[in-house]
Amino acid sequence: MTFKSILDEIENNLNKILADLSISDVKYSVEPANPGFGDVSSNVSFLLAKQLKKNPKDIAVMLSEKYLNCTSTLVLKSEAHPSGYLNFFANWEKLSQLILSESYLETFGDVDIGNNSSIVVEHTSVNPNKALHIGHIRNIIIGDSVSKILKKANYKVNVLNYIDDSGLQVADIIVGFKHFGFDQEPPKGKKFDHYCGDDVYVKTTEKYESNPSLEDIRKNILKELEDGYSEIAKFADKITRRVLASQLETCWNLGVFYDCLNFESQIIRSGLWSKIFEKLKEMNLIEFENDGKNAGCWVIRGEGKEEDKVIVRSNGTATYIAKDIPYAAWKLGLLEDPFNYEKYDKDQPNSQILWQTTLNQDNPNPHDFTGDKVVTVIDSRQARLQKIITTLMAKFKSVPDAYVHLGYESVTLSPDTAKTLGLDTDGKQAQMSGRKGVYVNADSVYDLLKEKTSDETQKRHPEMDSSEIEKIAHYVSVGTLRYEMIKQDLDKIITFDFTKSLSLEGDTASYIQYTHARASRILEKSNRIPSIDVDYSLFKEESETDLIKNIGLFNLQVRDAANNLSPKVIARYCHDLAVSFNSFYEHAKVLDIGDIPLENARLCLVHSFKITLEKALDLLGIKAPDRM
RNA sequence: GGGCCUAUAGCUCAGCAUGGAUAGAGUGUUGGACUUCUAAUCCAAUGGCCAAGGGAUCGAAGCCCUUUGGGCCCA
Repeated sequence: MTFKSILDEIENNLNKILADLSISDVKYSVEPANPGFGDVSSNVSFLLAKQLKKNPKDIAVMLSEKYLNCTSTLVLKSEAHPSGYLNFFANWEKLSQLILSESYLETFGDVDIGNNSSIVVEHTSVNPNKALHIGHIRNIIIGDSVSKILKKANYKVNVLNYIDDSGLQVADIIVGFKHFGFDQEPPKGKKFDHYCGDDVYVKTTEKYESNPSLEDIRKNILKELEDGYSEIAKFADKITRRVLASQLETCWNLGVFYDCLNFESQIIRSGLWSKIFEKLKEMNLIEFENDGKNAGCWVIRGEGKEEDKVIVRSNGTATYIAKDIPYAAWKLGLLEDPFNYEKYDKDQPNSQILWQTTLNQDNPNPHDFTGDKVVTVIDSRQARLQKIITTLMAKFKSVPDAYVHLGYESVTLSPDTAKTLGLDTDGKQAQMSGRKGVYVNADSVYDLLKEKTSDETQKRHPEMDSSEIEKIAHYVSVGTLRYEMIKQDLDKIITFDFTKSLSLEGDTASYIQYTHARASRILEKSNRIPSIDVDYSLFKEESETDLIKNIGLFNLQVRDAANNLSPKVIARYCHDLAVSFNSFYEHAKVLDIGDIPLENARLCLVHSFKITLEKALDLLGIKAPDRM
């Protein structure tokens, strides 16, 4: 039981009071109060004002009087505020006990929204022709955090990474290797994905610009790639898998893991498209155009003023959306699974098994990586295409909102950072471009952060051995990168700036992690394991009850985050929790206060805070060190 | 030309889904707190006609309409 207990108690009582007044169907709120207005507030009087033809204040007074007759275990008193709000004050002795004892459970913060149903979260999905840049990281961290939150909300989550290994971008590096003489081995010390992205891809596309006749080579390569069984396709498979392996190193380093890798080339060869094409025709979701500019094409009719979308060209070839439709349907489990599954060549560092699709049926190894619902994390530039797919899927699957496109705005570069990459933007922010070589590699940001956090840690702990410093610096660097990617809303552009991203003060992961380290040190120095069997009436400081209240809000925040697929909610919660602990830390001493019962009670609170923060941070994939 | 997103403190952002009390953080600037459980911290001051205009409402930063600036997508 958590803070929700008192909300439920109040709501039940108010419902009874309303029932006595023969009022029903009022959707009032019962929420944690703003500071200075007690512990819980309800807007019920505002909503009754019209019906009862009284002003909200009088109604609040009346309700408050009636509330005196209700059975209260967690509410000390109710109070009608002159504004019309009905405020409640908690019995903190009882509520503290409920919250703190619950917080010790492994399941603390769990909510049941998913009812153990399956859900697919697909994220990352970067072309395997380059290294991950800071924009991809936003996608990855959003997807990873959402999948963790959904697990906490009782969904069975399948995390997928779609490998687009047969598009133009892959064709470009193959052209580079096959026609422009790029060595297959990167220069010493350079990761293969960096080499392909920074050198092969950028320089190959430069050549197209200076010599447009090379486009023919590119087209031929692309055709051979899609054919799937050509020598070129086999070569490309070797190259893209090597890039993928390098990319996965970056992901794993950030604590991001997957259940299955799905290869686009196999989806194309699986024959899923022809099945879905027939189904689309049967269900009249696509139409054959007899005249007009799309004569001879199969199209999806645009809604309203939207343009029709061509699915199959008049020459019989499918457009790129034709790869996405069968894949989306597959993810929702709407098609017979054409894939077999095998283990990926390397083990993930967290020892979670990573599977990959294969069309080879020799050793049948069936798995179900589909979901009743699907969340696809793709940046909002693809909103139009995703909307078509969402609409189509809604017609295929009866579950409402079965297919969700979780869009987010892109990451751009600040003018200063763009300048360091040799781009003068005239004071404006710049879009990243893999093609033009204007991007910031994720690995290099991590390295810079690590260098700085190592220095900072060493400064504070000159005696610490280097492996421990390295571990702390890793946690803080990963935490910082992840937190910066998630703390703001999905529809806000992140302007990346090298200097600002290195900040470790204020609303940052290191602030939160530092708070955790402070709590850990108190517990360590106390030399005992805190008991939960303490005197809860000893919490008299405001900073204590504030902290307890925040701890008790954990499950409500998880619910909010899961319902709205909004990891930012958890990021803010972690920050709030840290702020309230720091306030407690300033105002209430724990150790050596010469009052053993109070010391015990506060130790219990510190411990509760520590494990709750750990659980909350875990939803963001952020680890908290015991010292830093 | 059509579509999507966005505008809140000098700067970066919460709050908007579900309208109600005093619009909050961080950062910046200024001042203060380390013989103390770690100052990657805390406290205080400073700073806002919530882009503009209209509408519905007893009540709008939030809802509806229009306009403008910024970003993206499509043609």
